[in-house]
Amino acid sequence: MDIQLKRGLLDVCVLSAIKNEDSYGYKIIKDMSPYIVMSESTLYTILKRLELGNMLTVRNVEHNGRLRKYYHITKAGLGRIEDFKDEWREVMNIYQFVMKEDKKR
Amino acid sequence: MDIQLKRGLLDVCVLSAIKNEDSYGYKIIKDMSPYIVMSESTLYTILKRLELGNMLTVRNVEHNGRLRKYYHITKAGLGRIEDFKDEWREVMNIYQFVMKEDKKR
DNA sequence: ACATAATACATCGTAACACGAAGTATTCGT
DNA sequence: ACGAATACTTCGTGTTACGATGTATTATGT
Repeated sequence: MDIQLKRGLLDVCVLSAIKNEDSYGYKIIKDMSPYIVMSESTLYTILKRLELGNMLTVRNVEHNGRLRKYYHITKAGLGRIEDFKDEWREVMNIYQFVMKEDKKR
Repeated sequence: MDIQLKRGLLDVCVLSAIKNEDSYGYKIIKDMSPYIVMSESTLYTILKRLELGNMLTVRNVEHNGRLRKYYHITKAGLGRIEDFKDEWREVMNIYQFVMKEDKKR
């Protein structure tokens, strides 16, 4: 799938993936994989970006002697998802334009 | 509107704008403006990219002593729009994931 | 027993890309 | 006469997704 088309969906996807329960990198990738494929380097970049934007908080947990970073969504993160829904209407508007021009002939 | 969300739509929008009849930069921006706002620098960058990708051809026309570049869509350009429709299904799939996680509680 | 896959996170460099800013030049409205 | 509208161009910049590569442990298969 075209990279450009994914952009803008990625951040919100990750936030949605941790919305209902805290999760960690590896699991997030697995959970999203049926819907959207994301490389590890991409995910961790996104998680760092979201953390810097205060969209989520991080908590280190030791699991089988191995490190696990659990991500928890913040209020701002939830707000971001809500904003996305509004923006989606604009996206559909643009999509309508493409389809409208397509039907014209 | 978030820039990232627009990406991936832009190229196809421009192709759609010239699909039914040849058009030129300034007109394309006006035609699209109710649906998607695009700065001139963005449009001309896109037009150049699409030309390089053989998605359209360019023709210079003198109009009132002023230069006008008319853009004409190619077969490859039409194919690009068709491909977009397939990719859109994947986009909607991703959107479903976001909404699904949202409904869960 | 040994190899390979799976789990789990991190970093670096790169190329694509949208946009603001600034510029050039003509014509139209008032 | 002067500003807005028409029309295209170029430059620099910041954001970003990803491949490549690395580290380290545990589980699985043969």
